Amino acid sequence: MPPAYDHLGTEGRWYREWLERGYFGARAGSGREPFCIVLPPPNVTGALHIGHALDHTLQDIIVRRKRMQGYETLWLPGTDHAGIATQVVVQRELEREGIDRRELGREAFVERVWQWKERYGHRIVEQMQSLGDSCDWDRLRFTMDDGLAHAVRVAFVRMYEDGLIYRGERLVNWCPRDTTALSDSEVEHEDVAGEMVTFRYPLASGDGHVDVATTRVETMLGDTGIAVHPSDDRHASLIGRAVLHPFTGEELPIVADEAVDPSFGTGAVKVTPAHDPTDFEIGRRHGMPLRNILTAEASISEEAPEEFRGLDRYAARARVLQRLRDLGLVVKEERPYVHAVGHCYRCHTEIEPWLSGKQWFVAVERLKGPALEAAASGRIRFFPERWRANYVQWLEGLRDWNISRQLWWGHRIPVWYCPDGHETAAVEDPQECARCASGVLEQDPDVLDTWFSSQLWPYSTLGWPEPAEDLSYFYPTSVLVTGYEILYLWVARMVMSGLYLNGDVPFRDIVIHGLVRDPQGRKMSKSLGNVIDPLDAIAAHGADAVRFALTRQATGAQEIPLGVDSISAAARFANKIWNAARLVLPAHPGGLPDLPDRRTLTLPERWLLSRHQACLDEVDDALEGYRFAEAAQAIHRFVWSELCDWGLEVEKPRLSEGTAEEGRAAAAVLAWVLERSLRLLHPIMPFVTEEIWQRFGAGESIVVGSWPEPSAEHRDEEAELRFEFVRELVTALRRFRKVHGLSDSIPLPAGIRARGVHAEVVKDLLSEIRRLANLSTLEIATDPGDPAGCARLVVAGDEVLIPLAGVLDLDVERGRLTKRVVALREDAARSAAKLANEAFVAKAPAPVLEKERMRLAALEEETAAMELQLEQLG
RNA sequence: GGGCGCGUAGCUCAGUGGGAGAGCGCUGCCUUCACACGGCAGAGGUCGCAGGUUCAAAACCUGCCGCGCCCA
Repeated sequence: MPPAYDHLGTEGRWYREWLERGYFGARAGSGREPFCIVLPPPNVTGALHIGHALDHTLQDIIVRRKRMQGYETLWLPGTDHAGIATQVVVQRELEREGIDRRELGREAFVERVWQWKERYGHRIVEQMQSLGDSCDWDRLRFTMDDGLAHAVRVAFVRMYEDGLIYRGERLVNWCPRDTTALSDSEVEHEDVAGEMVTFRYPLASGDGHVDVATTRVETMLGDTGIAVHPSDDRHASLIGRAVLHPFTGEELPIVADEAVDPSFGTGAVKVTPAHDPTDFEIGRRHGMPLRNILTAEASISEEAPEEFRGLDRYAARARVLQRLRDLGLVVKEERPYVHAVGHCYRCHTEIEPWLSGKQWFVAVERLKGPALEAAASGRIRFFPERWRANYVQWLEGLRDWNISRQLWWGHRIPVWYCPDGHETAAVEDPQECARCASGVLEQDPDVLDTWFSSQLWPYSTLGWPEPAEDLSYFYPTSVLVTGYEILYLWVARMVMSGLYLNGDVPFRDIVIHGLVRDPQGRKMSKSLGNVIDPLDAIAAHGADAVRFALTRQATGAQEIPLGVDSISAAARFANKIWNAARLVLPAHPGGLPDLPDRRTLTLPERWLLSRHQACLDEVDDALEGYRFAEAAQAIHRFVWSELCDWGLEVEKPRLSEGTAEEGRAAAAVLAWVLERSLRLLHPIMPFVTEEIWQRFGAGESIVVGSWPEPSAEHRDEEAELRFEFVRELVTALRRFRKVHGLSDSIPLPAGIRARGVHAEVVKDLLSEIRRLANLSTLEIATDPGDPAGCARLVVAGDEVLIPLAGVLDLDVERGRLTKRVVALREDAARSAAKLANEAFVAKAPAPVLEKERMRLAALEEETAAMELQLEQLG
C-alpha cells in the first residue's frame, strides 16, 4: 500500500464496479422489507452544486446503511423539467443566435428544448455519480417522461372533476421578465430601499383634499377610488364624497372599508384595484372599475393617459412623481424607505400584482385537512421536529394555488375549449366538446406549474396511476430528505396530493436540512467569490472528503458552514484510516477477522473493543435519528483519537516484537476493530472504505456487507476505567517532560506509588507505559521511601516520582508546583463550600454527594503532596 | 405584525440539571520503522444581559438586547 491514499485512482474505479455488479438495483417483491427514498429531482438544466452535494450525501448515507441492514433498498433518481428555468436557458441560447422564440413558434421551440435536454440532461447524472450516489439508475425518471406526463393529466382531470381545480380571474403574481404568473410560494419577499411619497387628491367639491401615501406612485394612474376606515373619525365627513384625479379629471369615490389600516399614513388610502390584492378586494366590494395600466412587460398600457404610455414602470414612477410635484400636490417624499417587495424566485425581477386573464387554480381547502392531520397524528414525522410547526402554520394560512404558467415548456393544461367556450378536461386528447360535441377544439395555451408535476413525484415515479408492483411495494416511501427552502413549495404539496390521489402519505419521515453557507455564514455566490464547486472539490480532495465535511457539519441548524479547510481536513481523515490499515493489514492473514477468545485479551484490547462498541452504538443511534453530524463526529473521534492514538500505539510492540502468538492476537483484534469501523464509516465515505475493505479479502464488497448492529457485548466498564488511568498517567508524564523542556527522545526514569487497582494496572502494562511515556525504568513502590531529590506528580491519587538527577531546572519545577497548588486550593475551596452547604448534603442524590466527597479528598491529598514537594525543594 | 430559530474558545458549531467540549486556526517541541495529509504538549471562554426556579443552571422559566430565516 502506498504511504498516501489516492482518491483519484480509487473513486471512479469503484463506482463503475458497483454499477456493473448491480448493487444499486432494487426489485419489488423480493420478500425483504422495502426501503425507499425518492431523490428530490434536480433541474435537468442544472449542474451539481454544493447544496445538491449535501442533500445527496445525506440520502446516500441513509440508503447505504439500510442496504447494509438487508432492506430491499430503492433510491429512485430523476430530474425535473423546471419550466421557467429551462425555458429561460433555451431562450437565451436562441437570443445569441438572433432568434426570438415567438418567431420560431411554439412547436419548434419545444423541440429545441427537448434537444437541449438530450444534449445536457445527462450531465448532472454523471455529476451525481462522481459524488457516489447509490441510486437505481435503471429507474431514472424525468418529469416530462410519457408515464409522468400521463400521471399529470390523470391527476389534473381527477381533481378537475372533483371540483378541486377551477378557472378564475383574479390578480396574480406576475413576473414581467418571464411574462408568466407565479404562485404565492414562488414569490420571494425582500427588503428594498425605495421611497414613500405622500401626495394629495383634491376634493371634487373644491373645498379641500385627501392625502394618500404610496411606495408605487405610478399606480395612481390606475386609481379608481379612495378608502378610509369606517370608524376613523378624522375622515368620517369624507365618506360618500369624491376626489378628482389630477391627470384625467375623473371623479374617484371615497368609500369606507374595514380593510384600511387607520394607522398607516394619513389613514386614507388610494385604491388601485387592478394592481394590489387588498385594493382588488376593496374595489370589488364597492364596485370600482379595474383599470389595468400595465402591459405584460410592465410598461404603461393604453389605459393610462397618453403622456405615460409606453414608459416602463420605473420611468413612469419618476415621471408621475415629477408631474405631481409640478402640480404642487406632493406633500412628502421619504427616501430611502425600506419595505418588502416581492421578487421572482427564478429571475429576481420585481413581481407585479397583475390581471392576466383567466387562470387555473387548485382549491386547497379540502386538501389541507388530511395533510394537517398527518402531521398531528405522527403519520409523517419531521426531523428536526420543529419544522412541523412551520409546516402546520403554512398549511393553515394557505390560499388557492395558481397553477397556470404562461410558458411553452411544461405540461400543457389538459383542457380544451370549443367556440362556445365550453371546457373539456381530458386525459387523452378529446375529439369533441364534452358539452356540445363541437369538433372544433382548442387546447388551453398555458402549461402547469412545475410543482404541480413534482408534487406527484413519490408515486408517479413508481408507476402511478397504473396499479404497479413498485407502487404497492415501495409506497409510501420511507424518508424524504430535502432543504427547508422547498418545504412549502414541494414537501407540503406532495403530502396533500399523495393523501388525496393515492390514499396515503408519500413518505413517513421528512428530514429537513439547512443550506450550505461559507465559513462566515454567508450565502455562497459568484459575486462574493466564496462558491465551492463540489466537482472541483471532488477532483481536488475526493468525494469522500466532500461527503465527510458536509456530514460533519450537518447538524439540525438552518445553516451549514463549509470551507475548503474542512474538506481538506476530511481528506486527511481518509488518509489517516488508510495509514491505520497500512499498519494493521500486513499483520492480518486475510479474510473476515475473528476475535480471539475473550479470556486471552489484554487490558488495552478490552478497552479498545469497549470504546469501539460505544462508538458503534452512538453512530447507529445518531443515524437512526438522522443526526448526521453526530454520527460523523463519533466515528472520527473513535478512529483518530482512540484507535490510532492509543489502540495502535499500545499494540505496536505486540504486533512486531512480541511472540508469534501475541502478534496474531493483536493483529486479530486490530483488524476486527478496523474492519468494523470501515463498515460503520462506509455510508459516509464509501470509496476509501471499499478500497481498504477489499484488502481484507473478506468478501465481495463492503457495499453489500452487513451493518454492525449495536449490542452490549463488548462494553467493559472496568477495562475503560483501568485504561483511562494509563492514559492519564502517560499524558501526565509527557506533560511533565514538556514543561521542563525535556526531549521526547531521552528516556526518563520514574517510580510510582500505585495503590489498589492502579498497582495491578501498572504491573500489567509496565512495558506499554514505559514505551508510551518513554521511560527508562518504572519502579512500583509500595512504601513511601525517600522522595527527596525527586519531582513529584499526582495522577488519579497516585504519586509519580521522577529523579531530578540534576537535569531539571529547580525554578521551573517550583513554578510548576506553585501553579498547581494554587489551582488545587481554589478547586478544593469550592468543593469544601459545597459540602459545607447543609441543603446540598440533605438534598443532593447520594451518588452526587459521594462523588463530591471523593473529589475533595483527592484534591486535599494532592495539595498536601505538592506542598510537601515544594518544601523539600526549598 | 405573526411564526421558527440563534447568541458557548479567534472562526464554525456540539453540549439541555451535577467538575466548560469538538473541528479548524494559533503557540512550542519532534522528521522514532502506519501516517509531516503526521506525533506530542500547550494557550485561549464572566456559556448575550438581568431577574427567577433549584441544594445545584450554559442548560428550565420570565423579561430585555442583538442577529437570522419564513410568513403577512
